[in-house]
Amino acid sequence: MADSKNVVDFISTSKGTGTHCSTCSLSSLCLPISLNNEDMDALDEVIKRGRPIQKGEMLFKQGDKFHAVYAIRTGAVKSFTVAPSGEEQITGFHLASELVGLSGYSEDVYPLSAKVLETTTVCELPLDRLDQLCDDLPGLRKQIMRNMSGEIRQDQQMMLQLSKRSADERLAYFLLDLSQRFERRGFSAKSFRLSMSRVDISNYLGLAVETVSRIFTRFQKQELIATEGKEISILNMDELNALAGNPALEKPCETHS
Amino acid sequence: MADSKNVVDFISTSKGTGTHCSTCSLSSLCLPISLNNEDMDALDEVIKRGRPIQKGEMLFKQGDKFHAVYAIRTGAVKSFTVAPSGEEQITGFHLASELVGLSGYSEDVYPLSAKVLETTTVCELPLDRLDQLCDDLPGLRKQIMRNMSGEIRQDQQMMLQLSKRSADERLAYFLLDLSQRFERRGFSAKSFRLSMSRVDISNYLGLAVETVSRIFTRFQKQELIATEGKEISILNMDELNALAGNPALEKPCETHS
DNA sequence: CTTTTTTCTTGACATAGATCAGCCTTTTTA
DNA sequence: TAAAAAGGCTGATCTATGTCAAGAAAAAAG
Repeated sequence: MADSKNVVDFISTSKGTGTHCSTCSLSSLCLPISLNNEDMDALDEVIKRGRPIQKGEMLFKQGDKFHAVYAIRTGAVKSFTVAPSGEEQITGFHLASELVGLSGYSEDVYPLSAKVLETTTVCELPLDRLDQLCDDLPGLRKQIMRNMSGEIRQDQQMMLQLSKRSADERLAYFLLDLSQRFERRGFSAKSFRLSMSRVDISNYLGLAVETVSRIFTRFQKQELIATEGKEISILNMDELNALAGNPALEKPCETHS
Repeated sequence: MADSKNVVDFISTSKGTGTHCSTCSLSSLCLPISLNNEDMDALDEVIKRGRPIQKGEMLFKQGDKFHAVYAIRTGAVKSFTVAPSGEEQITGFHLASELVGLSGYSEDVYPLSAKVLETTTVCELPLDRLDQLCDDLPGLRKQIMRNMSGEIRQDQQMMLQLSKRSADERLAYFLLDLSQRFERRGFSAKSFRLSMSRVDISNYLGLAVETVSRIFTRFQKQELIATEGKEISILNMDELNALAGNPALEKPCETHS
């Protein structure tokens, strides 16, 4: 039964919250993408929606029985693995519309924990029903496979960051990645709030907090970014991109010499 | 059309090689696990088997159209991503019975390249037929999802290695991981051949070649391992495990104090 | 509001591992 | 089977980033 902090406790109403996939503003980013109305309704049937989860609470813990996948409706979540030796490694930060927990599929327990970074609401997709639905709806099955495959790609990208990039490059990459993800969700790409602590950032990027802190300061001196606590503004997107080692997306119209 | 080095060229006979999943010695590790005979035959129908691929040839290249997944029958393969800046990051080494290419699923191109480390034979699973089969055979679908989920778990494990472990720990981990994988395939856990070069190992582990070379030498002085070229023997599995930060799997019978 | 606790920043210093350079050994090629 | 190329090993040195220490700022508690 683990201790009583699991989200299961927060999700009581399996329906009746008045929210549905068909009316959800995230449906174009979340699983329902590319499902027809009928299929979306079937998925909708299966989803449990619950009251908000408070900052610091766990969606699930490493070793818990794998019973559900979570789609984030609002808020942010970090997922992390704990080594036998006790060290933690944050493996990802997840924003609205993203799925958390799919890596539990290969065994019957979650291989990582998921903790909420700010007040968050989620859609819970109970495994057995979801699995059933995968058999019935090819569209959903593909969508979930694409999702898993995308996570593999992302994690491998991160391996490259961790093993080949300097501290500066990693932080630039991190900020730009968040920026793009916010943008796809309709928020500003240039100005957003970092819901995770500097410690979390440094852990994720494989650096010491002090290093991250120093780079934040330096990036400000170089007028690449501006910060005010957890609020951050990107002042020079191009420079930052160059720093992150991204293909200098020079504006094509400016390229004629 | 890319250049003519792709494996497609090597796979002509879609049947008639006399090999089948039902008679394959890997069937208990590979996809057919947990498929009934009928389903296995259906999968068998779809698989293309080809002549051996020589060391150094590519199974597919980053950016190629995603058209198939490969199961390794014999040999070894490395997969790696190339950053825009040209740096390569090896994301995995794959042995017999393992699947390569699943991360292509989320887009329509492979996000990484796969190169053969020694003469290798593979089973090619053309995407369209496999996808079809996933809809028809829930067992196969689950097997593939488990596979993907397992890869996510593995990659996240690697993130921890790359960001939190010392060079010694990483190499110990690497050797033990290979050891276990060979053992599961019925080979010796204590004595095997490293089909990849030191450069590949160092790249994978996020270290300089020189560092890897030095640690190999030191591990030998400490009598943890013995090497002769690419042949390696593990002399002190327990020590090595301790070094890798693995839960000291003390023999339970010895534990009574 | 005030106090306490946590998170963040900055500086001084230490070090694991990178880089550079040279040589040896094995594999490939001719 | 000789020559060339690739892969591997070792030593000397350099450096990016970690560690330690301490204060400032922000958040939480009371």
